[in-house]
Amino acid sequence: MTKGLETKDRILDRAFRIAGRDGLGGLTLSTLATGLGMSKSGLFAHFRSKEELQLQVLETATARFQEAVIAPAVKAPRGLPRLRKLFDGWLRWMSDPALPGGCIFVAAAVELDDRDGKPRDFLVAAQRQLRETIARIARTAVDTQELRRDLDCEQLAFEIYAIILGYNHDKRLLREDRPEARARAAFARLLADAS
Amino acid sequence: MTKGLETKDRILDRAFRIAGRDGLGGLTLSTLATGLGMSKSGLFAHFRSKEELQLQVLETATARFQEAVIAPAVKAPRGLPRLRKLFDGWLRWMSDPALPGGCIFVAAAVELDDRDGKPRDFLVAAQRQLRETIARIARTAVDTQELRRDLDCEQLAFEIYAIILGYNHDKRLLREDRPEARARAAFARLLADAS
DNA sequence: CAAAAAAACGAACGGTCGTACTTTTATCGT
DNA sequence: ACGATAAAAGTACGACCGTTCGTTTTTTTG
Repeated sequence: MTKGLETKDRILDRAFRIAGRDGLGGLTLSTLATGLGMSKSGLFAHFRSKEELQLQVLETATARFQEAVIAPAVKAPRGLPRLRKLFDGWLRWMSDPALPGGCIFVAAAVELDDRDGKPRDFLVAAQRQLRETIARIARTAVDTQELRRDLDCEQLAFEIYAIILGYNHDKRLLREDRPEARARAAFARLLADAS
Repeated sequence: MTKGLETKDRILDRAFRIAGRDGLGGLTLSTLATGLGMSKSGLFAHFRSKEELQLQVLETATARFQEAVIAPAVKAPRGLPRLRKLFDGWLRWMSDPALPGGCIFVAAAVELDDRDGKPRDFLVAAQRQLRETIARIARTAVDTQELRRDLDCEQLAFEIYAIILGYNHDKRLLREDRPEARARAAFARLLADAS
């Protein structure tokens, strides 16, 4: 029982990486299996369909994001520091050298946006929750009076997300070195307007 | 000679639409051919490889964007009106009911961002040029003194692009109805800070 | 209107995909 | 240490992929 879960973790870890580069659809059982040095059928047995694999990959990714970005932010002092920490961690996540394929959520969002099924449902739920987490953190900064009392926190969350997407685009497609500075400048302007 | 180009246009028109939904990789010769009521081999003969088809699809898309978004903007009075017109047209482009599959550039950007080849090269060049067009239009608004003299127009272009990406994400994945209002609010704030 | 050229077709190819079976190998409780 | 059970491998399948090639149909041209 314990061996099975162990290899399943190995599979999901690798799949999670590949999916960032090739998408959930481009993730194939063959490449995944041979890359892990095991047989396609042996791998397949851990999931009962490809859709189930895709779903579990998204679940894995969400857990990783939680521990790599959300958790450190929540550990920071509530209010503005927490919001800054979130943005910092998120930027780092988007171009993590350990994940040279890019952010799986961006890839999955584009791929699943008009295809229904369990993977899409999960992704949408996770993204909604993330958005609300951002807004909630922003609200703590309103509580500490670091941000305007009448601030629209959902709007702020939207704009933060937009900056992250813009950063990803410039970094990954255009391969510029500026986008981090651009993203930080945009974030600073966002906070200035929210103060 | 004229008949061939005519059907080629029909092919590219349909391919351009499909690629927005399924991506350039998900665009398949079979579905494209049967959807057009012609044979796979007959279609294939117009391009000599799938990569060539993908490239020409991107070229078609760029021309469409040019006439649907850029041209109307350039026709508007220079300065702020032109910049607003660009943003308006772009928002409309991103959720054009005639293109229910979503923006092909967003799909292609994610798909090609770490795969090289002619399609990627073309896309990158087109995106760079688009970015510069935005910055140039912003510069006209600086010239008319509608925007700050010390404005960083490339930064402005980056942030406009980010807003568009955020709009696309919320509209297509989350399927919210608010994102247009959110995008416009973000754009208004952007202009306010640039004035 | 016939000859030449272009366009479309149909069938087949090697390859890869996800999935279903059966068989072999490894792990684990007793 | 052995029998039960879980994990992995092996094989095969039908479907679809991009591509090739020879043939047929359509269009253009002299």
